[in-house]
Amino acid sequence: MRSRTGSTPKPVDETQARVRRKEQTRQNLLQAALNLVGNGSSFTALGIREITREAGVVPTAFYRHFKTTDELGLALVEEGGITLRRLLREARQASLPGEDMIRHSVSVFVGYLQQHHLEWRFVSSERSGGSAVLRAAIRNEIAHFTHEMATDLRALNIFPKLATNTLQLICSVVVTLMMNSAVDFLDMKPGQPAVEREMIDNFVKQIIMVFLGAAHWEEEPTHSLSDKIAGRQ
Amino acid sequence: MRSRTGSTPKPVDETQARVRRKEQTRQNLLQAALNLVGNGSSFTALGIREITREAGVVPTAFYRHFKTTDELGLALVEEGGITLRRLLREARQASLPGEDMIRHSVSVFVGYLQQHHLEWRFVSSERSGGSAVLRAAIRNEIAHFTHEMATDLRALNIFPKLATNTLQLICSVVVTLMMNSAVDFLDMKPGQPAVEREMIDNFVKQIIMVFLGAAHWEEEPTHSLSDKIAGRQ
DNA sequence: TGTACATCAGTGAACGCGCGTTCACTGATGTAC
DNA sequence: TGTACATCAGTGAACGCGCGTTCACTGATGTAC
Repeated sequence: MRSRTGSTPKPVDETQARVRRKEQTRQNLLQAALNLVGNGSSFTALGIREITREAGVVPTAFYRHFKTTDELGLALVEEGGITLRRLLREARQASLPGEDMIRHSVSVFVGYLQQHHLEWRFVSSERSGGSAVLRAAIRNEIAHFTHEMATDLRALNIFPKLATNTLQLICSVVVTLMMNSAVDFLDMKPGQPAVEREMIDNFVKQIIMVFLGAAHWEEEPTHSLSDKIAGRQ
Repeated sequence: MRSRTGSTPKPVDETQARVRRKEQTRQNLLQAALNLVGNGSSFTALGIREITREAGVVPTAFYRHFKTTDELGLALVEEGGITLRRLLREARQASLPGEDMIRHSVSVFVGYLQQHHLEWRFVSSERSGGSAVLRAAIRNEIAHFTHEMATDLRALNIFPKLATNTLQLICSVVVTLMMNSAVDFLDMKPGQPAVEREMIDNFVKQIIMVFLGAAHWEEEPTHSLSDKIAGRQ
């Protein structure tokens, strides 16, 4: 198809050799930064010379792609966020409501973590440790993510009685737990299936408890929940 | 009293001028690091010269107190953890169970945050961003803290039906939410009481929902909670 | 198709600078008698 | 109380090193005719 129209004069060709090679170098730089973070360095402490050395280019080549290391970090945040969101959206939509959906989503998440552990090591540490601009970008991704989850929960109609605001708070709790567990999963030594299973079980149990609380939440309640909690047990 | 026994021969006197002055310099170094972190630097990226400059001593004086910046970081973690644990233990014991206790604990916590915002900025960012040894120390403090909270909840007998393991998981959720909110509170611009009140309200609401889930949790349940959540609404 | 010129990703030398660490020192404080 | 010596927290000069950034360059790729 494409070869038939190959003779058409194209003002801009995305697959030009030069463009492709530049993109390749850019990817090498991003990957180099991730590798260094994976080796135990803190991204904040990475230098231009360190990154270009790992990527196999001369230090000054860095400036053809990014002005600062922060700019490189932003690119990493963006790429990571897009992939994860797509993945987890699919996970939620492919399952039934209730515990099964939770278990399935968690297992998809853990699988993703293991596959993309370098990206997540980066996001986890820069979420609160990086520069202000990087922190803001990551927080923004997390907010997007929380919002998407609330929309999905609304669409699935699991909690028809809850106000949107309440639903958002619940999703925020779950996402916070997720980010926190991610760090634990990443620091887990591999090849210990028993430990991994226990961590997943605990994580799922926590989420279920949050959803259980959500299911029993009543909007505009007696304004003091002490009775509610105390009265039940 | 003390002046009466002043002539007693003491082999080691903790209040010797030299000891006191050394301790003072040590505190200056710790405070200098916190100040720099408060000014937007990442602790991981701080250098010995930077810290000593801020503390008003010559670079080499650093080695009289710490071997590396990591060692200084560990001292900061220890001091911060001790203070917070003492404070929140008092907060929990001084209140009645239920929502009032939660509200009171949260307000104590937020007050503490505002007073010690530099320490917390440090702990929040190094929790996942710092060196491995620092991350481990902070995680250890958090675990201590979670355990203490579980013990208190057990003693207060709010959830008599719950297994210890379950209680731990609940406290872990609450502490995770707390650490997460801390970052939000710290990044909040001061002098906006309406925003602050809303953040506290949301935070309290999240904790109440978790406790509500805990109150309805049944150990060894039907092993599938989908019905439970779905059946309620 | 062939030629002459333009573009621009990556190179390599050079710079000034602040870093961590070493070392011998100083002088106030502490100790023994 | 007074004197002679020991301790040691903090000093200041010096070192070699890797950093970020500048600049003029090279040579493969792209474009116009």
